[in-house]
Amino acid sequence: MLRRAWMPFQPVETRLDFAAQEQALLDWWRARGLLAKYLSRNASAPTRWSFLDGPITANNPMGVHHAGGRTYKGLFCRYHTMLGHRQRYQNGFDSQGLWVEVEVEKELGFKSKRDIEKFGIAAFVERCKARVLHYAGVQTQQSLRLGYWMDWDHSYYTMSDENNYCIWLILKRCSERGLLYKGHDVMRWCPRCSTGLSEHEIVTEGYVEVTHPGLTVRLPLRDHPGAYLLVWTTTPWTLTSNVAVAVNPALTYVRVEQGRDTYYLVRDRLEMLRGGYRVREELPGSALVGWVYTGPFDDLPAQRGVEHRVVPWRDVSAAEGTGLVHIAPGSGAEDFALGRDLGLPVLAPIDEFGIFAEPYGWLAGRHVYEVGAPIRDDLEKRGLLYRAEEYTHRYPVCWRCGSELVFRLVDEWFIAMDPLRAPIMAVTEKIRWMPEFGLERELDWLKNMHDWMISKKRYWGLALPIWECRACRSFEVIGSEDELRERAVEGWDQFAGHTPHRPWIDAVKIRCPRCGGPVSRILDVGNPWLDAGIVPYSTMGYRRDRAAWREWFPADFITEAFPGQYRNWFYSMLVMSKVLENREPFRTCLGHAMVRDEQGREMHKSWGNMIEFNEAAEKMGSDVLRWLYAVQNPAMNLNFGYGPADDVRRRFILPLWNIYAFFVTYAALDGFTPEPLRDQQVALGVLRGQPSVLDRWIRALLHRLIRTVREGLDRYDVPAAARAIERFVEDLSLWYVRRGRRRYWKSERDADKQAANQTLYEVLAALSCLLAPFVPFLAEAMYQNLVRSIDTRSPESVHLCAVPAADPAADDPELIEATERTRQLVSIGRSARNAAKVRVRQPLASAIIVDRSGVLQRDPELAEHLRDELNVKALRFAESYRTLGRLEVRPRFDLLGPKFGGRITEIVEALRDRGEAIVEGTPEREPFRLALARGDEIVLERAEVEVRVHWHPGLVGAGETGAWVVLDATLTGDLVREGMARELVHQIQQLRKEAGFQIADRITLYYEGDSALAEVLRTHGDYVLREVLGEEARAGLPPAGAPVHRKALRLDGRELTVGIAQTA
RNA sequence: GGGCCCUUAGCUCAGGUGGUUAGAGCGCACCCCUGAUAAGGGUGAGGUCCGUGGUUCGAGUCCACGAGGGCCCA
Repeated sequence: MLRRAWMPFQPVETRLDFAAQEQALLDWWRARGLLAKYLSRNASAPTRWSFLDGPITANNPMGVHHAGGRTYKGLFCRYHTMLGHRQRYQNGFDSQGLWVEVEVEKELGFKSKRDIEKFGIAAFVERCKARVLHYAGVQTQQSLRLGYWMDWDHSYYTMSDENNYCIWLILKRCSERGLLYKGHDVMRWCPRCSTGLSEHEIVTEGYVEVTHPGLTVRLPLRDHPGAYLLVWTTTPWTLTSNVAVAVNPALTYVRVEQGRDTYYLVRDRLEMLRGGYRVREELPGSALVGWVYTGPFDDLPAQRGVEHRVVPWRDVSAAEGTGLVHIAPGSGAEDFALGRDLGLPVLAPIDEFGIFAEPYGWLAGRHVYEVGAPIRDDLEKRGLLYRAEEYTHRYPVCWRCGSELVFRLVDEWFIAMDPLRAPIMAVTEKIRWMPEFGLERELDWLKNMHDWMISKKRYWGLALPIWECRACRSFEVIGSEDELRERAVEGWDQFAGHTPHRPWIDAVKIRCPRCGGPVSRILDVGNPWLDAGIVPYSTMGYRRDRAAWREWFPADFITEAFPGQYRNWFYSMLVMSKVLENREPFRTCLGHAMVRDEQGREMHKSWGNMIEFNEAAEKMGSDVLRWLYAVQNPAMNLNFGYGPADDVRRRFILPLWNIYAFFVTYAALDGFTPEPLRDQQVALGVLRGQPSVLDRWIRALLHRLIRTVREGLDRYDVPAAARAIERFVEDLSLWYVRRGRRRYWKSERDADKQAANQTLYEVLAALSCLLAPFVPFLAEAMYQNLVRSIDTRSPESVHLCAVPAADPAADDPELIEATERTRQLVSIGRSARNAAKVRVRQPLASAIIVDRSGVLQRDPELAEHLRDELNVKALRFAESYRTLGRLEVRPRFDLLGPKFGGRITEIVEALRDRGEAIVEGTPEREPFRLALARGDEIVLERAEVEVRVHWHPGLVGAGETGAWVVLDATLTGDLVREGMARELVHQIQQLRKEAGFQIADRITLYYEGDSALAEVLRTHGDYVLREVLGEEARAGLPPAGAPVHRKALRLDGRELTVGIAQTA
């Protein structure tokens, strides 16, 4: 066992189950009530930072894509907490709308709206509420598992009374300004959900490849027997409500003959014809306008009295079809607009379920999805079908249930956009959008946005506060619960005590101010983006206390996945904030892209590549998951999976943990007790005594890191901060710890060891604070063991600490550069060893270093690190390049370009020819003259050229930085023996490990081998024993039965056997 | 049809404000190290920076056109 008598730190497991540690920390946080302490930490702070959470749909367990967004949210909240800013910490649940209804319908096995009516709206709505509350609970637990600290007891729900009444308020404002109206329009309709879909909901992901019949139909012209118009359609069912055919007056059409028949179509689409034909005439589209034809379904009662004419329409193109467009104003949006302009009749063939109405004869009672083939057959039977083929195209489907959408004529409620468009755009420009193209996306959406349809003929949602009088057709918007109570003339008692939802609210009637009759609420519910859009008002107390609301509005920051939200949440907040306050609801919007699978494919449950959040958290751990998101450029899709997670663990988490474990192991052996931190601030303190070059270096790097991380997070750039931390950990591992290892395990307890321990201690302590917002579990584990264990006055949790402050005085650019140069020389030297095929464990006599920077001559400590890394007995420094290579002098284009412009090409030539001689003959730092080809002469500063070395063949070096290492690869007997001694040490260490000895255990060494081995032990025995903590070396093997671990080794081709035994 | 974005090594991605020798990780080859190492490290191979023109002394970077992909809108 380790000696633990005066050990302040708990031992650290290097093979740790991180997920299990996270679970333990969750319990520990809960037991100590740390979340509450965190939430109240800055309760009375003067500075506020207002984060506004976009509500998560509480309809299912959260996925790994939610975890990504929540990593960002939690990270910035934690960071601002550590900065001392007062916050609301409010999470939001999106709870109303069709998405919940659809899931509850599935639970109950419902097929259509009729089932809901039968079940009872009240019971159905209660089921919806219950589902939301259930999944809000699930998501809360999952969020905690992620390490997301919010005020979970005070999450907002969009179904709350306050949220709903707040929307009443804004709708009233809209109505007062004449922005709210009832529209009669043709729109996308889902026959299964029996509801229209607003533009927001026709998302691109909602388009799928569908194959439809592509029918070309011939329509007989009344006044030209045997002549037909050719029209093409992929929605045969709409032919039933055809009232016109549109042509582009500006396009050229043709009359063609096929046998005894004559056809008209646009000239550019002759390929639509089947079989041979003759073009008889070309005529402009305008010539066709006004022609009368027989409609495809004139026999249906609905078509009675409709006169079918050719009409002009500029939007007809020759890119597709026949250039003659079938117009059915009741079944298409553009058709409807055209029909309105031209005064065409509107036929509405289907009801809310997609069923054909009575006047459609043999089609009546049939579903729109099922009439394609019958209509085709009917047309064929009647000789109207010209040709038919399969046509595959992207077609919109209902984003909730997947049903194909159709166009349907409906009454819906709208907010007019035209008066708002320009002012909303002005508000949008005041916001800082990240990535920057977000601004353009939002403006583009606003530019193209039609009037916003806010009604839905459904059950679970905002009760639109519109009371419409059937008698006089006027309507009124109620702006609050109080107003409703005052205006109510019946039904208030049935409503009182219920939430403002259907069906209870529907009981309340008011008196019509115009005709005095009783008025009921329209039965529609609201678009769910109204619910989310109002939260900058509803959650900050806009209605109750305007002063308190101003404390938090506008929000400083929001962050959400950007695909979709420009037209959804961001958009709806902009609309509402424009109407209510005419200002921006948030100052900075960080959009992030989507989560894909490891291969970059979309994640789909049905593809089997979906990763559940719970599974990810337990398999990779929340910290790893969070770091995956932290280093990712948010504008790019993240390829998520266990492979990338493993990368993160190996590249970052494990090295960091190993450094931490290393420190604790040796600090424990030494009984090292760090000096307490000053002002309970975790950052690197004053260097004491004679700090080594390593300590000064890592201190400078740490303070640079602190600055980089803070600057990154201040401008909401997470990857900049996270990548800097990764680089720092790499530097810490690969240079500071690697070079400093002996300082920790040497047996002397000198000042250097104290400095090494104290420095590494403070670096790790500071790192734990810096890491806290990113990887809250890892950071806490380190902090508790390193800081809290020895200083009870320090904050109880790393998450209650302050962000470390960078000390500009700690920076040391020269040292950082010198160390960088040294490490380059190490790398060059290794390259040289590689080339010479001599392993690093074999000492060599010397290395020649050429280093123009001279840092190593100035700093013997760094030189010693280099010597040791290269494992040579001595370093020699060469001044001249000449014996080793050839110089090339190149202009610094960045400096000389602006100065000499086009003449720079002459300078390049002159330097190529004479540069080497001139530079060799001119003292460093002095300017020199350069004669150019045309006879004139210029003066160049030494800094204006760059000198590179091209090494003579066979020498190993690198010219890039003017640095070079040449090895003396001659091996003497002494060197070989020393190499063997090192090899022996290495193998004995292996043996110690295999035997399971503790690091501090002392041993007796037995050996048996040839004379060369004996010679090695004679000359280097002390060294070997010292390295392996041996008390003595005994020739010969120990008696049988003794507790000795033994092993046969090969050393430079020689065989030997060694044994080790623990000494008492 | 319009708008925006992207295209850099086999793969995934970095590469303010133009600077002549474009980087990392993974993968690959060779090698090394190892009492922080179920790990890690080094060296190396691998690139017409999507293409074509242009601006410039100089273009991965700026401009135009084109190709391919993505997103948004019609």
